[in-house]
Amino acid sequence: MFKLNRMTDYAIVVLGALAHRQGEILATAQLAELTGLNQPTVAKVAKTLMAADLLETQRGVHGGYRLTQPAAATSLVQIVEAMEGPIAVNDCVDGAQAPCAVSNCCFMSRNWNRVNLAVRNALSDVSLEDLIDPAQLFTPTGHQPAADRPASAVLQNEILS
Amino acid sequence: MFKLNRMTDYAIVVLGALAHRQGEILATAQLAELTGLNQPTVAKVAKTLMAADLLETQRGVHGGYRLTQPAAATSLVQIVEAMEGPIAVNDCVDGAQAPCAVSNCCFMSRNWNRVNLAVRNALSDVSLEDLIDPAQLFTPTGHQPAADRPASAVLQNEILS
DNA sequence: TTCAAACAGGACTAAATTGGTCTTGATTTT
DNA sequence: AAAATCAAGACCAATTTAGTCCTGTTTGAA
Repeated sequence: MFKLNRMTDYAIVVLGALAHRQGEILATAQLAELTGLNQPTVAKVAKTLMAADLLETQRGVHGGYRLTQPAAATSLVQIVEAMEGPIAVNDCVDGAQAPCAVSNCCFMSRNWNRVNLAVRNALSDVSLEDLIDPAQLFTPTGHQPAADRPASAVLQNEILS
Repeated sequence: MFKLNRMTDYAIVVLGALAHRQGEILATAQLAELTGLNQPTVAKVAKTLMAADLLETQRGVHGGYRLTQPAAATSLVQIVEAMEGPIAVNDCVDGAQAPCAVSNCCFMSRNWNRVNLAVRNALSDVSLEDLIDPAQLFTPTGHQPAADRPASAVLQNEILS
């Protein structure tokens, strides 16, 4: 439980590839090649990361994406919240729009908020740079993974070979 | 994100009802009445909690369930892990059976484990007793909620009225 | 001894969520 | 003007979750 979903995982891989080429603008096709993801999936992830200001874009020919800040300055909590929304173990925390839809919480939101905060702190202690440390990770592979094959099975292979 | 699922929420309500009648054996029908859940749902939740040794059972006529330990001794992490399995932000942590199914993790499991541990600690700091403090919470209502109506919308109403 | 109340265990269906693809349109460079 | 690229969102498929039901076992009481 408390598992990150695939899109978040993909986001980390994509951000990692961009961090590895710091400052460069990379098109989704290039990112797809570097990460082993399919190009449409990269595009979808990039759009979400754009909305959270983790990426900046250049449109048109030779367009693409670039990190808005250095990898060391991007924390895991930013990535997770960009992809999955605010961290909240239930719907009934400070500032929630749909209170108590599923939860026996309102009379105990103080405790839930305590939990939420602790989780946030844990995630904010890990930076993108921490996550991508092995720098030899992102080398083009030339092959496309099957559509339903997870990104990192591919990355794994690169590391092990 | 990081949201508890409904079954976990129901589990907290059921455990809370049992805590409120500490020591008593309550049948699923009684628990259903107290919590506003449907009886089959209570039964399902109770089965899961049994498997995690949070409840003990007596079968036969006048049978039912009872807490195995006082509410103050039961932590939220026990409840969450009982209902949703081990806390792991991805599949690739210490002791995982299915490593790297979705995740770019193996080369950074130290960081993931750090996150997992922090989450666990946050949850273990909250006890069942903390969660159910308003003692007037569990009073029989006499009415059945609609099948798809969340437990605690009902509880809410009791509190507010 | 028999019956009814209750749990045990698991199968099954429906609903909700997530993952992945595709299409149409806008922007930029050559 | 054309080609490459992102923007935005619709859409379908796959997976997960929620909820129900069925058959069997245990226990207490008539």
